[in-house]
Amino acid sequence: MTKILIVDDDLALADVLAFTFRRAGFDVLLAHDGKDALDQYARELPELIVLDWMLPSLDGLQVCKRLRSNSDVPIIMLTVRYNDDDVVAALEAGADEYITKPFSPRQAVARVRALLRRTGGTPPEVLHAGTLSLDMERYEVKRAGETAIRLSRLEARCLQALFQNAGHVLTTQGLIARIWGPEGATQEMLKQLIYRLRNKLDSEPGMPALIETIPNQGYVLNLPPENDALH
Amino acid sequence: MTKILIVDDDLALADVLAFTFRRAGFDVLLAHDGKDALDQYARELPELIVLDWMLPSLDGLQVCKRLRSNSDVPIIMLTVRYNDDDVVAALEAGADEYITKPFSPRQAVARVRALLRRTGGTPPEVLHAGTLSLDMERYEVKRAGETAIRLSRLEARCLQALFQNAGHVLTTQGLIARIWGPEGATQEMLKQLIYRLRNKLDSEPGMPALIETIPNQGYVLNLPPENDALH
DNA sequence: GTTTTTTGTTACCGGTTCGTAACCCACCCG
DNA sequence: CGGGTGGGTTACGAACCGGTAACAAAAAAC
Repeated sequence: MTKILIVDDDLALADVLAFTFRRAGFDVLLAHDGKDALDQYARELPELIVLDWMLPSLDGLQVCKRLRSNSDVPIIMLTVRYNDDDVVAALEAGADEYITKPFSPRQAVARVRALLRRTGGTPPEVLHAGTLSLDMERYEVKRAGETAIRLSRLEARCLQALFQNAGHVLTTQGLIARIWGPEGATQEMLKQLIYRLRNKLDSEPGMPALIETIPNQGYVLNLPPENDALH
Repeated sequence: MTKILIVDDDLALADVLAFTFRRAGFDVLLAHDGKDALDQYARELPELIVLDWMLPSLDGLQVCKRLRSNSDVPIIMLTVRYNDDDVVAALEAGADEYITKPFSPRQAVARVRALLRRTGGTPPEVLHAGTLSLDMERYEVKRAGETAIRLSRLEARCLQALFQNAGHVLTTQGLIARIWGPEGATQEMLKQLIYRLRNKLDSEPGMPALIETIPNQGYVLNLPPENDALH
């Protein structure tokens, strides 16, 4: 089920949108101000965001920029204005679509579907790398044949980032951005997370570490040997 | 049996309609004002609504809009007026049909049948998942061979949502939306509901739990092992 | 009406998550 | 040698989460 985040301080409108989208088969998250929006984005990593322009505390444009600074999640801006400058501003801030109020919820759903189609839709829920598989729906990793290991949300996200770049080095900063989102985090936090992950994934000693450290650079996911005939 | 909701403050007319529709094989609910109508809709989720325009407290048009904000239940508006503006207003509010009084009850039944046919009719009343079957008409679950277990309305709806996504994780938010509808509910309420459901469904210990918790995420209905091929 | 079931509320408890900080060690420079 | 640095390890605690239970309010059944 595709997870989307709706950000609007108009509670009535947010409600209408939420129920329309739920009926259309989406898993809907709601936020009513900019801070909450960034928060929930970092927490839940929705696949698309519907963002009202006018928001208390941090307006839609700011939120959009903040999100764009480290994510390419599709964003649809919502607004009553329709002068060219605003459209330009929204698109420059990184919005992908722009809907002016008033609009029918059905139209909104259609636009969201179109945008999702355009941006390639949902990433697969289960990732594979060598003999490992990572289920992002259940937060579980599994070595072929063995029992699944439960992960916490941050652990799962960290491993997801590593899986998606298996064999390539991810910088500390890059990893942090992908795990913690806009708010960021300290190196210490990442250090801990990696440590905890390694504990859970620990295979027999002697094996080359699954998550390898590249000093002063970052981390790599080493593919477990599959067909290791060479060398 | 198809469940429909008739909303009319004219008690005599409501009675006649109820009688006619019951004789035609429908399961009839009655409401006499707008608030009551929304209430009963949320509680009983009828498959179609016959809605009088003139109502105390909240008129038919308002009710229609409110319903449309989070449901696509077929709606037939009932009214004495027949000027074009009213028809347009009704259809824009989301009504599917429009009957002007006076009309014969037989005609009403015919229109209802036609609308139901057009909108695709009723979802299946009995769901299956593995060796379990869920009867949404009787509010009962049954493990193959064993005796049926009675469920309350909320329990049934919860299990229905899980059945329809068997094997996939449902977010707490998503589940709440599907069980309690527009008004929502607290996490605590869901926690309790799951607890009560599990008590009723408890099989022998040792079995993997039927309703599995994915911490920080939601719940999954685990299919009893049938064909466990992975891919 | 009364009784029973259902549903919402609150509290408690044990476990997990995750941030923080301290400590260790190996390595790199001079 | 000694100090600096990066990264692994250990420990602690606050916040959170989910299961359990008991109770109250509301609804349904009788």
